[in-house]
Amino acid sequence: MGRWEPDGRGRLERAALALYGERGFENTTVAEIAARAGLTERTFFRYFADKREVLFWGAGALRELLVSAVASAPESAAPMDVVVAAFETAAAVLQERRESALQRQVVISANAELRERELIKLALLGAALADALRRRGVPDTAASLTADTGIAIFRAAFEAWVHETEQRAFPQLIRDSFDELKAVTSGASS
Amino acid sequence: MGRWEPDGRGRLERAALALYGERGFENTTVAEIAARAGLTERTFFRYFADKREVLFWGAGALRELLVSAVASAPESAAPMDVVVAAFETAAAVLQERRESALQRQVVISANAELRERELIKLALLGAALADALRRRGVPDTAASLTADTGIAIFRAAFEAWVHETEQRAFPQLIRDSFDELKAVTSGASS
DNA sequence: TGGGTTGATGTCAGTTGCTGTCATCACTCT
DNA sequence: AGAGTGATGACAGCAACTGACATCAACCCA
Repeated sequence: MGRWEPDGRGRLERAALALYGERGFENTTVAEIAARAGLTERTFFRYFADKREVLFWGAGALRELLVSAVASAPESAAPMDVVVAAFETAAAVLQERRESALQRQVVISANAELRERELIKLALLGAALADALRRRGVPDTAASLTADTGIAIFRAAFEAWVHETEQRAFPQLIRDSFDELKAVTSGASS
Repeated sequence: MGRWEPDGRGRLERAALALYGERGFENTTVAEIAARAGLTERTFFRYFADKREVLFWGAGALRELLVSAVASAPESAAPMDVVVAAFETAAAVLQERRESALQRQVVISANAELRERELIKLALLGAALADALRRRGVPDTAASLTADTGIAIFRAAFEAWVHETEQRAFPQLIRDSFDELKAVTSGASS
């Protein structure tokens, strides 16, 4: 396994993130990414389904983390609490990589295609969470609703974390966001 | 204006929908669409930003309809009710074009790229609705939450409408979906 | 020891989505 | 009649992505 430099995927990932940051997503070609990583365009497409996917590959790991957190929660816990706790765990992990998470977010925010991809990743995450809840015996509709609400909480907290100057802890922001949601929804009566 | 057949955009739209339905989105080239419409590939891209957009062009009209419905609602009405009423209006319009709406949805469901685009269109719709609510004086967070909830209701109702065999009225399904949401959320305490 | 297998990578040619640029020409306006 | 104007065509070109096959170090097993 020593024929080539190791970790081709990682090198491509770092090269892509750097280039997207320097000159923007649209203005960097896959050939340039591959060149910087010391590889070929063809190899890039062996690792990543398309030019965007290099930024979203990590979402799979996040999804697995959340799903397993939901699966291993105590039986007695209420669905919404299970989901929020799972997101707190995930937030703690993300906190470790704050720098690259921020850099990645800047790149994504700057480009419509990338925002589009991000949305579908979140939707997939929601579906996976709802599934995990159903496996705990939560009824269909409630599972989807709880999962989607969890995602809404996460998005709000992530937004706050990104703009946070005092670096409040991300898991704490999840908790705060949940509290705010509870306040907003309990206030409404319609 | 009589130098060419009229309504190039409409012809392209119909040709695309037909071909996407016949042989799938990925297996039809823009050149084929243009040929069936009696136009050129170049002209296709003058009307539509990309190959997917031909299916989503109508979303702009839907958005305007919803936004203006929200804007013109009585001042006294509660935000959530305003949004639901707006969706009922939109549902009545969609009901008129049930056939092509269904055909369109089959095509979109069959393709990941298209589902991706659909999600971002819904997100944009949510943002537009939230804006419209803010212009009515609804506070930021509540506006976003109300708009997103409205979209969740719409999606559930649309799903039901698509699978509806007895053709229950779409606006009525919106109302039912809202009622179900109220039931689900008022049941949760956490 | 040596040959066969494997797996990550390279090479190359081709399709297609999409863009820039300029030409065309019926129609309109004055 | 002559000068726009606006929708379209023609054409060249870039870059994303794919399929098919070659390469060759490392590993496996007799």
